[in-house]
Amino acid sequence: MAEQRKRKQVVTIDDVAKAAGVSPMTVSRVMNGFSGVKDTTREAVMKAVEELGYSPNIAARSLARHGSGRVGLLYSNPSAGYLSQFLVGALDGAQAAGALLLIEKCAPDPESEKAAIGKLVAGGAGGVILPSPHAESYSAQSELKAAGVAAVAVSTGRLRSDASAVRIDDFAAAAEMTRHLLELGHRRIGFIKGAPNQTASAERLLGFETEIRNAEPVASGLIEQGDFTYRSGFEAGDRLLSAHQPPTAIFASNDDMAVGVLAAAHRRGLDVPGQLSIAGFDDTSIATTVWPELTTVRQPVSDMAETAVKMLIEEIGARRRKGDRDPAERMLPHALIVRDSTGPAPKGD
Amino acid sequence: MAEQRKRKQVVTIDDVAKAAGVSPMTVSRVMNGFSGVKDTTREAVMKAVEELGYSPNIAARSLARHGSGRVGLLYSNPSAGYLSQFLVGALDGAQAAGALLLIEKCAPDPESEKAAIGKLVAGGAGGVILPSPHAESYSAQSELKAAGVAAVAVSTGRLRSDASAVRIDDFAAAAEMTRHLLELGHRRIGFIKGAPNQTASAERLLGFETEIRNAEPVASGLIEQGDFTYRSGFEAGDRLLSAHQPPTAIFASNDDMAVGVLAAAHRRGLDVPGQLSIAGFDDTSIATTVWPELTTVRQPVSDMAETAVKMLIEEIGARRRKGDRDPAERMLPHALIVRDSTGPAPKGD
DNA sequence: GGCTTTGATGTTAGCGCTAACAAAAACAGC
DNA sequence: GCTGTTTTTGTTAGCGCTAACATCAAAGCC
Repeated sequence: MAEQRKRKQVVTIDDVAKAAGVSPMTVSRVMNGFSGVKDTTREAVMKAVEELGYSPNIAARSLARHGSGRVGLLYSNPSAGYLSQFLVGALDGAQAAGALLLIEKCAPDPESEKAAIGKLVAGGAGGVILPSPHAESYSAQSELKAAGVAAVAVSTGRLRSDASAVRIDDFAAAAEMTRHLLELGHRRIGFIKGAPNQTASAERLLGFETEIRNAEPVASGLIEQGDFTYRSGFEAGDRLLSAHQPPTAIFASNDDMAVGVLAAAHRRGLDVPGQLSIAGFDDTSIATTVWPELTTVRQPVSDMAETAVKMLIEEIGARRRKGDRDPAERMLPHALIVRDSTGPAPKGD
Repeated sequence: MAEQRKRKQVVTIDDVAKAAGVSPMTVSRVMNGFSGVKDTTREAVMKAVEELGYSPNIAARSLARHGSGRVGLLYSNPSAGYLSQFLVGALDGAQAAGALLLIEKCAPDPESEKAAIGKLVAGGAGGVILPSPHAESYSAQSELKAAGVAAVAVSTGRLRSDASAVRIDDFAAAAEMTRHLLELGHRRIGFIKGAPNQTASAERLLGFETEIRNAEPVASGLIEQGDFTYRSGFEAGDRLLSAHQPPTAIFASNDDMAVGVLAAAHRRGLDVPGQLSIAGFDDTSIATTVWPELTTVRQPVSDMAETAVKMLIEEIGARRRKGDRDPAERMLPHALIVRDSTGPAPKGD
């Protein structure tokens, strides 16, 4: 019933300019949130944009900006539950900023990282985003520095003082989860540590220990080493549960290990959460796959990726204007997700 | 020691043209595998490309191609293990074809699909890729047809005769897995069906049944309904295992359900694969997360996505040239991945 | 009032690539 | 040799957008 014909011809900046009675340049300025535009003009442009349903052509923008807004992303494990969320966020951020995302896979060893970074730089990336495992890699960061491109690490403490980072407050999150368990009445709480070489592991442990120490009559010494894998969680859980006085709750440093604990508990015929509460960390897809669904801490993975992209683009811009750079660290809010794997401590315990 | 200075200046098509002593257009033709180029010229260009490390600027290409190569992708669950592989493949395909990928999230209901498709079309997508859940959606396909954009469904049988599809041979894969179990000596094999409204479910069941019927003295009637969730697998597995003569192997239609079966088996204190073999389907990340790792069927998810992008771009091109279109169905090879959850049937059984 | 300073907008040119057409080279037939 | 065809290559123009500069108006100052 309406005008359907001009399907193919997408609205361009010139159409908007004409409709708003200004020059294309002014539209461009409005679209990019540039300051020097009068409010009345800005509104007129906005209105035209709305009416015509204009959205900038990102290819043209990237081209005109002369390769600024080309951001690299290194990833390693394409089947890790969290990569898709990460990619979605990064893509969103890139889209919003009008940048192009170059994506490169690599193994988690220095050689492979080096090669991948080389490709990214050759492809014109002005900066690179390093998600979790690579964020810990000193060699990757050095490599990037040598190539003269910016870097933003995600999900890790700052390794180097000259690189920016986006992360959550692992310490506070672990403390919150511990408090959640304490409030449910648990007094013997087991903890399974993550891989020793990752900063997040240490932070999470610290959060747990601090909270435990603040609580009063609480058993200690219920800490086992894990390495973020299901199997390590299974085994650590088994050790904890075969103690003379087994814990009534176990807090694992990530979801995979928590699911391992769940398996160990089921194997012993324990009811979860009736006899044992289990908590994880990360809220990856496995947390809602298993049954009962896992109480865990959610990282805003998409937001983190989006933020990382934006920071990177800003940094590239800043760097281009003047040799100066000002590494930032941004902390995003996490959330305690209470599902069915935690409940009140068993009676008479 | 070498020339390091011109970091920023990426090699352009003109540099290559100059180096090879031809015009930029010829280089473009070579890069795009165009036919009408003399072999000697092509080689010269190739050599220059190699030496200079040239790679085309995808933004410029997309711009010059006038928005052809703008491909939409609908996704629903960003934490589903397979989305990241899918995205990676799609991104690769888009990159290779010099296309831009527009990505839009939506819920699996018709309303939401409609809105997302609208956005994609408004964004200039000439075609849309429909991964698994949406591929089954008749309404989504109608919507796309109405908007006049091409569509490629992934991981499903062809719903409509006028849409292209990329998939694996679910029937053959299920048959292979069944044969694998039979060869291990199993004679009582349980099967857990997938959600009834998905074509893949039916195909997989058919593959299983066909192979079972071909084998000689084999128990039948060991089929339970599931819906692709962990919990449904857990419950179906429990039902199968509480039979008077429980199966010695269970083949679930996807990995999530297989992991559910694994939990049910562990709860009963059964050793896997000593007393019970378990097989899954899809090879998602959970298959290697659990222990023992799952024997399963791998779908080449990345390749499928990449293929889908390429098919779509071809179809868009074909459509633009002449109103004509020729929906294709491409079948990609799957692979039987034997891990630790399947083993020889228990003795004396 | 004539002057600079500031702010808001318009102009010009070009990012790197590829359609579409134009030209040149290679080949055929007589 | 010359025309008519078929390859192969080059030319022109422009995709949609934005730096960088140019312009014009309003404001501030002596």
